[in-house]
Amino acid sequence: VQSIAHLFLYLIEINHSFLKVSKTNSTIHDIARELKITASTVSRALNDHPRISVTTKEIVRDMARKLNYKPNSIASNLRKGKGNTIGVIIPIINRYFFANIIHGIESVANEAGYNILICQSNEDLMKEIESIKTLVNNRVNGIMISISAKTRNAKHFEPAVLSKIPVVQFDRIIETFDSGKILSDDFNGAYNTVKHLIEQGYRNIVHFAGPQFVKMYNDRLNGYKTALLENNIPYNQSMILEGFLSREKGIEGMKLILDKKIKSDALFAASDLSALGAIQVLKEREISIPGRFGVAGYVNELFAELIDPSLTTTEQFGAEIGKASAGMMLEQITQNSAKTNGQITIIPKLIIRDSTNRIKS
Amino acid sequence: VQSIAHLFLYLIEINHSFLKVSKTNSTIHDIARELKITASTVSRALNDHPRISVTTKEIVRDMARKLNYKPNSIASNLRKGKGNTIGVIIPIINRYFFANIIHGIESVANEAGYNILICQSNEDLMKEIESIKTLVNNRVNGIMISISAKTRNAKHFEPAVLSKIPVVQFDRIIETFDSGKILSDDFNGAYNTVKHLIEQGYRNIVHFAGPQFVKMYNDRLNGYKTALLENNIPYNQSMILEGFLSREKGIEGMKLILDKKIKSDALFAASDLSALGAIQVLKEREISIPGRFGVAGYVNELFAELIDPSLTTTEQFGAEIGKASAGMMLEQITQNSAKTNGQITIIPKLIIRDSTNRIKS
DNA sequence: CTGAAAGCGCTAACAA
DNA sequence: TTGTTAGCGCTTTCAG
Repeated sequence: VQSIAHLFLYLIEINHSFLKVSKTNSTIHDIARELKITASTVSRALNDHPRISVTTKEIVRDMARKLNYKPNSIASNLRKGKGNTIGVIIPIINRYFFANIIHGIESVANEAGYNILICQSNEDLMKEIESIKTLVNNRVNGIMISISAKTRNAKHFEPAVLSKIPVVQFDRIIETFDSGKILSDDFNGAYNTVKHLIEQGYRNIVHFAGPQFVKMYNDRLNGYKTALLENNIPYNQSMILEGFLSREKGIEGMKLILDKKIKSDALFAASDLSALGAIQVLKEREISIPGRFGVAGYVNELFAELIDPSLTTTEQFGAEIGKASAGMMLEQITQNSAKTNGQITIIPKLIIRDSTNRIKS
Repeated sequence: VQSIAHLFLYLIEINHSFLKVSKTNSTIHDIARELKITASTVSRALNDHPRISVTTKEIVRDMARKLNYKPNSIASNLRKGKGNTIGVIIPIINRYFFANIIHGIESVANEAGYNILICQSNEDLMKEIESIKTLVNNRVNGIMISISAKTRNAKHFEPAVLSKIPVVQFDRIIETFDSGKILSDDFNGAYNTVKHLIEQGYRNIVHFAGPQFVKMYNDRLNGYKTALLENNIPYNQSMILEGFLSREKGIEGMKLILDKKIKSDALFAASDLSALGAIQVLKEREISIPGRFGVAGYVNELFAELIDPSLTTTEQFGAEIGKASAGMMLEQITQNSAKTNGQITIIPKLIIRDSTNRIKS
């Protein structure tokens, strides 16, 4: 009888060491078996359930450590029917503005215990559609999205809606789609820029605008117009160059203005890059900035303060946009009702630098 | 009897509409029930299993559409014991270099059907440790990491190792930890920069170095030294300023050099920012660039080509680093053995611009 | 305070 | 070609 008992113990030992070597990840059951208690108790102990004795908790935790137990969030999420992940879809990540937003989102989400799953649409509607599907299939708790340049409607948001996954749109949005919305106040940003130019004594202000079917750029144009009209400066269609956002376009645009001898003494560009292009042309032609010509951009790209002259522009606070978006997302998730579909507008700030500051104040 | 049959049908109908309204996400079982077939068949049909009749596949897919079925990847992953997610840990995302890497990683991973889960360490070791745990708990298929500035060893990688989750380190790595490694060739990048300076006739070359316990910066210093020695230029300790990476430090450093009247005609800065700071000082003091003083940076930040004079610097191809990292990760995942722990070095490229190009070639 | 038992949604042997 | 059955790892009622 004794030898049988020994054999038995021996087998248990084999089993144990086998367990340690072969099992990559031990489970709650492994812990339970070792401790000769049930999985439920282990689960509760690990989750610090109030009605579990302190001693049990301790031995469970010890064994968990010994067996190198790692909770399987996948299984836990499946069982609980909810995950801990927020999906984010952006056009492209390696642009400072978006990177900054992601930065903000990640901070807030992480703080609240959520992971973020990132998808780039690369400005491609098809990839955007796929991304939404993937995120829905992965049962993310929410989807935050800034649409691609080619997206014109929200049809492809449907899977999220049908699955009752809350959506928050930021920066580039589909207005007609009912969701949380985080925007930068482009109208006021533009308005303030132009107002500043006028205060600096500029009167003939050119505007390098973006494509007008994009609300953001349309808002900037409207801010420009309003500032002019409020100051009794006639608005002149020939001062608007639409679709002039790149550096190359900035160079082209400025040359156009100068060569056509369009009466002008300042530029408000809807992008820092085109403002930079314009500055290059002005410097080449030895037109003094800000003396004879003032230049303001938009977005406050990293280079704006580093070029010469440093560029007056508008900071949009990308990280804040990200944080606000994540905040709204969290609300929607926890309140568990899409009824918190608010809209938050982040107020941008005019950063006055050398390129417009001729009346040093 | 008839009325009972009607009642029965009625109940079925209630059940159906109930299903449509209340069930947010229908399951494979719902489809199976409607079609009076089994869940396995549905599963197989949906996964385009070869041994399922075409007609069955069709009716299954139709019903899936009708019921707004969305496959639950969580459940699928749990069952299959593997996921479709790669975790990425970086110090901070809103820096162009890292954003670019993420961009590269996402493209490759997405192409291969993987999602990426992003964590920022914010240069904080504690957060890095937490991130690794989270990723392990979420059973990611792999972890890609660029360590924080405060990380000195790989102890906290252990959870990943124990769980047999492949690790790929990129850019900032722990050398002693056995894993896939993707690096930029800092030695050669620096070497080529200094060689170029020498070819341009500069002889007394200052170096703004980074903290030397970081391999990357040490490599750059060594590249600098080697280039000097190979050209019979004595290496002089007083020409090295360690920890001069920011713009402010660049300004400070350049002033130091000039005020101390240290004989010098060029600068190789380990960062574009400190190079920029130096340029500002030189311009202030009307020391011509590149005539009397050549300046080269490192990293090719966005602003490098935009400042005046445009900055000679080294492009590291962040997106390529990301792609290579993701590629290696995928290999490790699919080969399912950590034996592919190779090391890939991405060769950086010297971008010659105005700040050093005095012998216009 | 702990155990028993059921099931989240899916997949994959093994059968038929 | 399809069905049966079991189970991934965890949580959570319901009992005791």
